[in-house]
Amino acid sequence: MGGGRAPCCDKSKVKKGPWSPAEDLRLITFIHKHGHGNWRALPKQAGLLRCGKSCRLRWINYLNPDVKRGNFSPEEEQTIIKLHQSLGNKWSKIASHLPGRTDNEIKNVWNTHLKKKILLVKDANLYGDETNNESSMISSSSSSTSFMSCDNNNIGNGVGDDQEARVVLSTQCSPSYGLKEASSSSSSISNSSADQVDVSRPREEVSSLFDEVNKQDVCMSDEVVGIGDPLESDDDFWNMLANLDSFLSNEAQLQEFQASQSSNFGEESDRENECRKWLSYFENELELEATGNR
DNA sequence: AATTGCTGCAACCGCAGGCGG
DNA sequence: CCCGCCTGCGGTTGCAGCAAT
Repeated sequence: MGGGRAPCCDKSKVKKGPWSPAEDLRLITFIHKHGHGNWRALPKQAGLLRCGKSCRLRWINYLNPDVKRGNFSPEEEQTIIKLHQSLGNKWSKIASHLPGRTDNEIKNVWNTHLKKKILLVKDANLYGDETNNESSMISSSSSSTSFMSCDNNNIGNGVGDDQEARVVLSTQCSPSYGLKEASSSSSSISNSSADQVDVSRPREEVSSLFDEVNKQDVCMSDEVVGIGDPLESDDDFWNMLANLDSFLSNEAQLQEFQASQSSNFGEESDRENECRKWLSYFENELELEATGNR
């Protein structure tokens, strides 16, 4: 497909970089209510100053309730390694075999952990230093998952560039690495997989919403929202967001707000209360079940 | 305590493929 | 068959957090 193709969006009119909690909320709410039939048109309809691709990526990788968060289990690692041997860097194909995992996530895990470990195994085997090999592997990485090569002949014969070795993951050890606690820009309202999900996440993330909004990181376009806003029935919700923004943009009020957060009751309990309020609000708004059911 | 280097995650970019007109 | 639009994919980069010095 040759050049001259129109860009997917006007780069000068879209926001880039980390997503703010308010943006996440808009996207979540919009998709819950209207679905995502047309990613290209979605940002405008939802009142987001984002590229459609960016919205899609954000939804698929982080906001989608089906996305499993948290550490990769040894079984998942093993699956990735096996599939990578046969499929190469076909991350989406690999992801299709790992429910709840996204191609981006798998790609990151491969590039940051598994690839290095496999290389270590390969190097160690090439030099025949089996003894040091194992101990160095265990101590050389943030992961405690150990690798043991069982078939050197396969080294380097894989599909992709990173097809190094056939390895077996020890399932006795637990992975110590995992997805970093969600950054301030990462919000996930619901948790569909309790097993590997840090249950404390929602609280922290909703509280992070306050932090982020405090920073005035919200870049909604009222003009855009006003144009054929499909969410007219959600005026209250958007008004709430707008009020929150304006409230927190007032410096004096902001200080007051922050002061109240660290009042006599303690920062934690206060935050918790705020978070609960927000959670129940969002659950209502998104027509989810009561807290803790998702 | 300050600085530097490393690690890992989130997000962007460009291209490829599918599909409809 | 050609063209243009849209989505999806894979590579790459930016940056925050952490560890080491």
